Amino acid sequence: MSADAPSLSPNAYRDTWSGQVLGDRVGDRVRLSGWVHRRRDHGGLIFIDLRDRTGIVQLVFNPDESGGSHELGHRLRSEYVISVTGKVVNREPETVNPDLPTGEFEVHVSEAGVLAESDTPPFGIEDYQGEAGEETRLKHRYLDLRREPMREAIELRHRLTTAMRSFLDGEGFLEIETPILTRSTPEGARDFLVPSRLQRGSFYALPQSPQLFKQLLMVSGFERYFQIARCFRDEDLRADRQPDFTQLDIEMSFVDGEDVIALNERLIGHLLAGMGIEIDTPFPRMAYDEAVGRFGSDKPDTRYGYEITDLTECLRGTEFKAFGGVIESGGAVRGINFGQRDLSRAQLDGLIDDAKELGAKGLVWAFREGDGWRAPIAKFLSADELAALNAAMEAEEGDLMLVAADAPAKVASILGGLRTRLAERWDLIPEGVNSLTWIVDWPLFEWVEEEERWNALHHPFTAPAGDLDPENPGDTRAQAYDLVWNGVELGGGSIRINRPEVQSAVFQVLGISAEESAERFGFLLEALHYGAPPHGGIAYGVDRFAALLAGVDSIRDVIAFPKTASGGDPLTGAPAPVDEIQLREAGINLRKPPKPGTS
RNA sequence: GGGGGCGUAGCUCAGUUGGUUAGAGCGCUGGCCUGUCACGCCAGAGGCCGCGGGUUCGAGUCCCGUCGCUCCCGCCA
Repeated sequence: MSADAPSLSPNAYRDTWSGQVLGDRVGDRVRLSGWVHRRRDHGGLIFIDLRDRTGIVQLVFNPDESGGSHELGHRLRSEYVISVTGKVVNREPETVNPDLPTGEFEVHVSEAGVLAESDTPPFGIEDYQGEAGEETRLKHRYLDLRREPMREAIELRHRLTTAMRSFLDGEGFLEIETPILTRSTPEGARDFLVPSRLQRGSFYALPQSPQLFKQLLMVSGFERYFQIARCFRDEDLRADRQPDFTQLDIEMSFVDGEDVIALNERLIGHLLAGMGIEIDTPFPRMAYDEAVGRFGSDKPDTRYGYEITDLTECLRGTEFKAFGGVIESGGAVRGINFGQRDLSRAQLDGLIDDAKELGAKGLVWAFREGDGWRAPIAKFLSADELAALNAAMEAEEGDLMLVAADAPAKVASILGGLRTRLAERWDLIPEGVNSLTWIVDWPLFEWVEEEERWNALHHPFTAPAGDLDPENPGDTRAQAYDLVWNGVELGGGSIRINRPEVQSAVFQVLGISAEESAERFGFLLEALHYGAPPHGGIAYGVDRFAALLAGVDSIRDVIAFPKTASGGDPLTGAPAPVDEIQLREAGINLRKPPKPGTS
């Protein structure tokens, strides 16, 4: 059942919520309005389950006492909108429905009217019928949202954002809106573009985040800002990614990273407490390098073990070329001991396919057998090597080990991906455990091999920790922190650069020329020349947060009107072609005509 | 852009090695029913087997293409 019923001012439609037809109302004459959830028509007696936002109550149409209303009861169908007046009575003990909060009571109807009829819905609103296909649900989302699990998810999301607002308000943060129509600034993702009619040939971009605006607000002296902000990124979708999504965006002035982390631990503690989850503070912290090394991920799921072991030194100089060659060229060999696993040969070979999907060239599986291995490649390794491997991975008799070799970063991501995949498949994740971890000590830059240039790992406005060494950008750490909850990146932030000369130095490393940076975000650089306070903040993925709390796999289940994997909305038909007139006004010629007949 | 899964009645699904008239449950429509609550009983309607092409005497089933949904990789600072 949902949260407490909202307050109610009696009016012509209702003086009582369906879910509030309880003991204290017995004997009262009540007015109720809502939807026909279900009808049980006995010819004489007719039972109607009346549903509104607060719950369900049973209405009784009795020919002996309902008079003319009884005939109307016959005509009612699922999802008709009705308004009734009747008397609240206790049910006979043998007719109580223990599954319903209002199950000890019912309303004997004296007057009833249909406010709106309904076509037969394409799928059942009742839970027992199971879920319709997602496309059907989205096409009739307004009906899907009537279903209790959806209503609860949306209500949960509301409670979450309300708690965010009240906490931050209590901490002196101001909620400030920033533009949706803004300027394309090169952040990570592809921009959504909006043509300007008044300035033909120019485009707005939808914000990928309010990053630059919140920094400007710090320069403006607001000191503490937040926004539950819609963000837009034109990239492919996933279960946890929508092209428009919501961030809780926070920024504060005259703070260092510890201040931001402390505030956010209180925020998260407050939010989770409101959801009935107690969590210890401070949250543990893990360095980026450690996370990648032990878990193969910058968002490690620390609820379970099966950590990665580096085996490179065990195998240095090995005769086995698949490993030896990789090591000689600077690569790494690493493995995970998955313990006792009873798998068929086909299942073991299937693991190789998993690894290949994750980008591996191959995968070695092996079971410890005596001092050696039972494995297809066992014969290529010496007894000493096998013993060293068993020791390194602390393998016991019969343990399954999975080993991969590649460039260090690659092998980390392969094994990290395998670890999370298999944890789910083999049910290795403990129930009811919540693990919140700060990932800290991030590199400021990463080297992009294909493009032979440095890239900002977070974003180019992240402050370096200490001095920036332009000769060795890879050694510079960032004042950045990500919050990871059960292997999901819940949020991330940093202390920002507040001095223009530092910002220029970062741009230089990134290969952004003075002209280019002036052209693209000169407005920020200029603002930094007018006394920007030290500042930093964080942004959380509100959709992911709500999905985790609701216990659903897809953020679509906590978004009222989400989009499908191809970015469409089956309800509205968006995106859709537009009139030639609209295109002309926007000053746009399509390079190719739209595909005919889709939509 | 690439890989996997799915597409049959309004909904959820079954459909054998290619073989008569494509099934079930729920829902829907009509009838009966005064204590049901996933009401019950009786009767009935409802199908472009996603779409297009091919193979075949014959295709829901096999092949090719295509569209849609979904999961993943790439992408997402």
